[in-house]
Amino acid sequence: MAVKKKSSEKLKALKPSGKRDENFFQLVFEVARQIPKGRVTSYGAIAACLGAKSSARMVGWAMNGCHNAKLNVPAHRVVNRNGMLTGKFHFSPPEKMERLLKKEGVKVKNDQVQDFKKIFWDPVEELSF
DNA sequence: CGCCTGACGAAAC
DNA sequence: GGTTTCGCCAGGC
Repeated sequence: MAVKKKSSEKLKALKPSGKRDENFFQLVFEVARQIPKGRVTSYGAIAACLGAKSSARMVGWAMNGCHNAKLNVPAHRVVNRNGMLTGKFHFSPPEKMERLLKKEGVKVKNDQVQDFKKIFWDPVEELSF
């Protein structure tokens, strides 16, 4: 913490607002909110969108604060590269995640998104970052 | 101040 | 092709 990371440069390039750190969480939430209904994306895709593709973990970490976010964050639309609902256990009721996905037209089988590649929503392309 | 953990990903075996 | 390990970066203790 004593020393700022180079990552700040990447984020700064994307969001020259002069802010970072906590803003990283905000960015993740922002992208997550833009996920169309009935579509899903991966942590890595969001990370790549933010310029931290190597740090897909950070995206998941940011989601850790999704409950802390004021606005509703459709974290249920975010799954891992495998299309598996890895974070379903982090929801209030774990079943709520796949339930929401099914409700939106996303087929979920055994904690795994069916036709994941088909309904995959890439923020990098859609948002053209 | 240092070590461990973590909702991932890609490479290695 | 499935399973296991390492790597990334940041936050919590």
